[in-house]
Amino acid sequence: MASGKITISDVAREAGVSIATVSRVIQGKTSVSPDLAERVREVARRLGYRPSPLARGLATGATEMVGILVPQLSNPYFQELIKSIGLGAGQDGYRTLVLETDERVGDEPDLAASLYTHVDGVILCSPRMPNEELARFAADHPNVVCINRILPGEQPPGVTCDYFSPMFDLCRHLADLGHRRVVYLHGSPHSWATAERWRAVQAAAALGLEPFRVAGGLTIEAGYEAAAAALALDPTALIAVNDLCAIGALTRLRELGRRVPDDISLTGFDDIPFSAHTQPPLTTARIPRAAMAEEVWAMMRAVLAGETVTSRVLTTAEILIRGTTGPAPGRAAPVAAR
Amino acid sequence: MASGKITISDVAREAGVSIATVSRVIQGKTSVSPDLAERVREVARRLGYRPSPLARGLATGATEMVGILVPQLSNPYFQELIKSIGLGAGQDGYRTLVLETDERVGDEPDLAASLYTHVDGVILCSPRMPNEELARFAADHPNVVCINRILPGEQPPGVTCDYFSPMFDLCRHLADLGHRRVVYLHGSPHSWATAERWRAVQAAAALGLEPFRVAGGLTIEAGYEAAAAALALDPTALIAVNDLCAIGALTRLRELGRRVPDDISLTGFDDIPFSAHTQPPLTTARIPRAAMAEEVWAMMRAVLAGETVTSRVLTTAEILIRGTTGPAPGRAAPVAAR
DNA sequence: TTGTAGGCGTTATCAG
DNA sequence: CTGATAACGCCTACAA
Repeated sequence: MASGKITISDVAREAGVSIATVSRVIQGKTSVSPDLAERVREVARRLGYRPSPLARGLATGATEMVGILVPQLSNPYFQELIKSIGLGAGQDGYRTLVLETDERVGDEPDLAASLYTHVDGVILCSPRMPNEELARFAADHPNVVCINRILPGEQPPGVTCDYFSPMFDLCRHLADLGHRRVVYLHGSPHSWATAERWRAVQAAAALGLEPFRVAGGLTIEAGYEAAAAALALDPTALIAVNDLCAIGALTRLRELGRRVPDDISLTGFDDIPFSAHTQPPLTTARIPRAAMAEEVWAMMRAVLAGETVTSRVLTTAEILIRGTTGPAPGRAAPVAAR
Repeated sequence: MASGKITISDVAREAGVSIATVSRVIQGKTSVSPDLAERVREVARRLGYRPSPLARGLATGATEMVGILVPQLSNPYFQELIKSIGLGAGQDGYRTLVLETDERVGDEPDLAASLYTHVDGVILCSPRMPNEELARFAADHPNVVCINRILPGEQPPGVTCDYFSPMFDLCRHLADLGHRRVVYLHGSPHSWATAERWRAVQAAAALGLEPFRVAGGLTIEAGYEAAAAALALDPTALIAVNDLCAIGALTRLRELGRRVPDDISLTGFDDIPFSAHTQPPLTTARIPRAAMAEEVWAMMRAVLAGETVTSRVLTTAEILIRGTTGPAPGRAAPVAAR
């Protein structure tokens, strides 16, 4: 209970100056005579003075906290995002308040809004709400930035990643291996990033693929369920919306007696840490999570500073060919790399 | 920008009452005439009034936020803990502020202390600091509760789980399978929960086991590294400190050409979601995370209410025998269950 | 039951 | 460069 209690006036009294002066030296913005400043600093240190963020917030109108809203805390993808954003924010003296919607799309606006009682701005990670709603939210609330979502109007600025290309590359990889009939295990119907991937799979028809789609989800359980449904379509390869989904599918395939990749190939997306440890290791796409986190924080900082920013799309995702993809059954090993 | 800006006085003016009255109906503690209360509520709703937690905090001295400090955000074990605690806290109108030490034991006290500028209390998850330091911290700061750590003095109260029994059970399972020479892949040298597990492994000597120990860690990478070192001891089974470590070890064993469980058995601890999806699925121990989270929150709530609480130890962990454990090489399948 | 007014810890605006 | 002093939004005796 020691610290905490001492206030700016304690320091002022002890140092024999006014609280205004103490405030000035603490903030270091305006100038104070060197000797006085040093004396104040010494006293503050000795007393263990800690400015109250509450009082400061009340006075300045800023809390030095930003909120982060994610769909699923259990997804390693978001965990790393959160961690990296928190790192950047921390260096600027900001704290992050994390909330998850648990994929309850309807609650998203309310949860995000509720954050504003505590924070100066919020980072919406892969928001699921419809475009108009998102735009309206951004119009009604200050300092909104999002990740994995770009709107036509650029209204809430954000950083995202080119998901189309890596997914298309994954498809090309499968096509090269002789696959034709593939089924995509879809993610959330409200996710932009998920839709992008499906768009890429469809476009891969140009590569000779015959893409089908079944309802999936972004979790292990969803992948486990979807795999059986996908098999009914008699594909030679499964393209999962993300690694979690692929992991679930992998287990189901094994249970159903299908050997991966001999009988059927499988791809994931995200490259979460666990993906390198499945058996066989998962072929997937690596998303520049840390870079994206850095970008959003830089963006949020700019927004908080009142600057106008424009969205950014990273293009450094790359595919990782590991063990779950192989020649389509009936095809020999690929004769030559293209 | 709409909401946020309206204050209690806006509501008061609009409703034609004093701010004191508004404050009263908002809090619902003291009595206000029904009709007036209803009118105020209506106006507040219409205006979209949200009390400022900052102002409220300044006035009352409470922030309605609690901090949670964890060693590693990337460990699914802590993620679920955080999620569950947040759920309970949310129901009581509290928000949680999460910080991780990233296993930097030395930073722990400072990070925990820094939380106090924002929160009313702190939940220390598996704190690594020495006993005396922990006790001192609890003495110097209000409302400290911890999880996975019990002190002789019961100073900071906390909830933990009996880790000894399930680990001992795991050892018995191995002994029954004919294993004798086993090596324990150790976790953090500063973790109480980790030490408990090693204590159980040692005690299993009474079962005929010959336990060795190598330095490990609580991550996939650590397990990957430790596996090779453990093999030098020529064991027939590896006992990993947790699932993450086991997963890394499993990969390494495979790379080194050891078949699990035919050539060597392996056990984990925690039962994180991925563990059911390794190949073979991991034999491990299920820890009642959700129950522990509920308990700590109940405890924190009590502490915040000024009540005195006593630590609690849950005993509902149970072992999950899956595919990574089998008869010791050279032994036939177990003749009969004991 | 309701209103008045002082205070919570800081920042920021004005005078000196 | 420094010191009063009014906000900031809300809570809470104390009065009425």
